[in-house]
Amino acid sequence: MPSITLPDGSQRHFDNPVSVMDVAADIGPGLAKATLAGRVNGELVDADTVLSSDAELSIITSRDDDGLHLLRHSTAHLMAQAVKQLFPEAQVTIGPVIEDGFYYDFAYERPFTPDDLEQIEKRMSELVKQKIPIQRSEIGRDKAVEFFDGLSEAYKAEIIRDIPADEVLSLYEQGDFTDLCRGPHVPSTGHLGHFKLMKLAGAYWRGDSDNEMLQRIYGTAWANKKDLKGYLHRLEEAEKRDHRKIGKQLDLFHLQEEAPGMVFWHPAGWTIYQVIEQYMRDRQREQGYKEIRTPQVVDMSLWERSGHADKFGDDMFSVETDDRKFALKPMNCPCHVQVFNQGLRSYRELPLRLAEFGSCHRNELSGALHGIMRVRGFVQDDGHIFCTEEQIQEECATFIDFLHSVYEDFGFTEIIYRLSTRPAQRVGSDADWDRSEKALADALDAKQLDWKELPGEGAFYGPKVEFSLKDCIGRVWQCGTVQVDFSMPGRLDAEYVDAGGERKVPVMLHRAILGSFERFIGILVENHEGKMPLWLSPIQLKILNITDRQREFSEKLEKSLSDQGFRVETDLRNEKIGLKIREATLLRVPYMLVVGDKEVESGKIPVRTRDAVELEPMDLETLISGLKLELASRGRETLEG
RNA sequence: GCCCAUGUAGCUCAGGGGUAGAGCACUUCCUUGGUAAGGAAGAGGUCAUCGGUUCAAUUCCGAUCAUGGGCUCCA
Repeated sequence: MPSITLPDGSQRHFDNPVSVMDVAADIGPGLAKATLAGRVNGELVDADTVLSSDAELSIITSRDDDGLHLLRHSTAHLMAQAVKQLFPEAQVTIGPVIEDGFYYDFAYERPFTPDDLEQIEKRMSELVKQKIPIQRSEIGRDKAVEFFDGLSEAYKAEIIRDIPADEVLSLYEQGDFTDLCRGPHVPSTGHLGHFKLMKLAGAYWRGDSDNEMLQRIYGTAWANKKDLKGYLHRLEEAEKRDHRKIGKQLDLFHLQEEAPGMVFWHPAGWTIYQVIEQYMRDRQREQGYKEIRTPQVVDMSLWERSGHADKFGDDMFSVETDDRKFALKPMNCPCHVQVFNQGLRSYRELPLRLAEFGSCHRNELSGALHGIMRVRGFVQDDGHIFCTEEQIQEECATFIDFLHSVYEDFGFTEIIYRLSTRPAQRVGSDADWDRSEKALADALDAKQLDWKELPGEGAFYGPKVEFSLKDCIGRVWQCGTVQVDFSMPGRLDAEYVDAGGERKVPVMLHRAILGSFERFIGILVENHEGKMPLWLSPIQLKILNITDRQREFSEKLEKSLSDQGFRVETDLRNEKIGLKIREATLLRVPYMLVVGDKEVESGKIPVRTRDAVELEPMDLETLISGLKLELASRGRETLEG
């Protein structure tokens, strides 16, 4: 008879087989009430699962991550049940758990409306009140197909048909609704309730744009009311950091209808851009890169040879003259190969690192555009390293270190690493792909980075490592990349002479750290909530006088600071100091220097930060040296100390 | 490109078949005030664009463009 071991090591003995729920009840009625499922010998099971032999058991409640996952999954089923009751003609498809919630895709004759959403949510709450038991049953594959065909659930039946015939499937039944599901689920709908339906969207069946579009409903679900409220509040706060909102507030840039997906940079935004560009230029020089500049408009034949016209022709902006067809360059690599190809290269020149702040244009699908994160005209901090096969590993390793030190200077610590491997449509031999994929994987492993593979997501000419950052609401954006390319140099006739006097084709590494200035600045703004570190702030200091009597002193102070290279402005308007401080604070100016009669007399300057911290008045030399330290350390040391 | 939503003053938004309204910003005047909004007056809009319905459209309908949320795509 079963002897159950709990996570704390204690054991309970039973004379007869017991369910997870029985054990929970044996421990205490409170726990039984909270029980959602169990983990038996490491495997997650329903609460009514019966244990007939000795086992290790942990009771799963909504406090566990597993419990929360279950809750979300069951809420997705609850939503499906509500949808089926309200719209019997709707067909169910899939409904997985995602970060913070779930979604479910339905096929229906018309799109759901926001009103429908409200109805569905209401019905869900009613079903929760009814505390409908959720029960598992098992069924053979063919029987399952028959069952769902019988319900006219064509999508479910299609999914099941793809499952091997000898597999036993599980069904979960809650009242009038039954769904195919691996489970486990919570014992009854009564355990659910802290959810909210978030948004409606279209989504292709099986993620394929050739298929019909389904109606997707996104929802969020939490263990209790407080967590749900907390989540909604966090979302609201995060939206305040949206780069489009801050871009407007701080007058950084704008976009307009006449140039969709192209950025108009304003003085403040362009200041940030230029500081970053100069920083990257300096860092790249240190790293042995040579900066170049290549044309914007290049004959289509080059893109045909490189393979881009074939794969991306539709997305290129073309320019036709009387008898020639050109394209706005969508990327820089083929142009960099042209630079490499001038003159006969020696192996002694390798690795040759060429860099360009390369302006590119791509006619992205209209629906893909997003603020300044995904645009049609952008500038890459592009670089190509021409090297021998033996040099790949070290170049990749050096590059990864370089990237890390740059990201650190900008204040990014959370980086997502992914390795994208060979896609179906590609150029180059499998042997080349084997070698280049391994080279990248080895480089990541050598740095002991936690990376994930994205099978089939590589570029058509080679595999790539992607370095991604998150925006304010957690969306992941690729910024940096390093890619190994055995194909393009050969296609574009790049050659060098090796030590033995023989002509060889070099390997090409494509790499970027920021990715594009546009996207990187967007992410940067969101991550800092617009409070850019001193070295990146468009206006670093603002001098605010109290009355006209300090006009001359203020102007002198401005000149002293500006002579030292600081970006400083003076607000001499006939306005009250409270207003001047308010406006400078809203512009996220790091330091405000308030000048009144007292300061003119003492020569000591009080500094107020954008976070309303007031520093001890200091003399000009102290201020300047403190600011310089903050700049040089890129904010690791601050004037505040 | 596909699905849904949105488009009204520089910005944030309200309104609604009879040619428009608030707050902030802007301009002028008063105020020289010590740490997040001093006061008053004024100016400002082909209600995204193009068509349709109507005696009448900014409002209803359709198309287009753009933006937002997803999907797909992302060299």
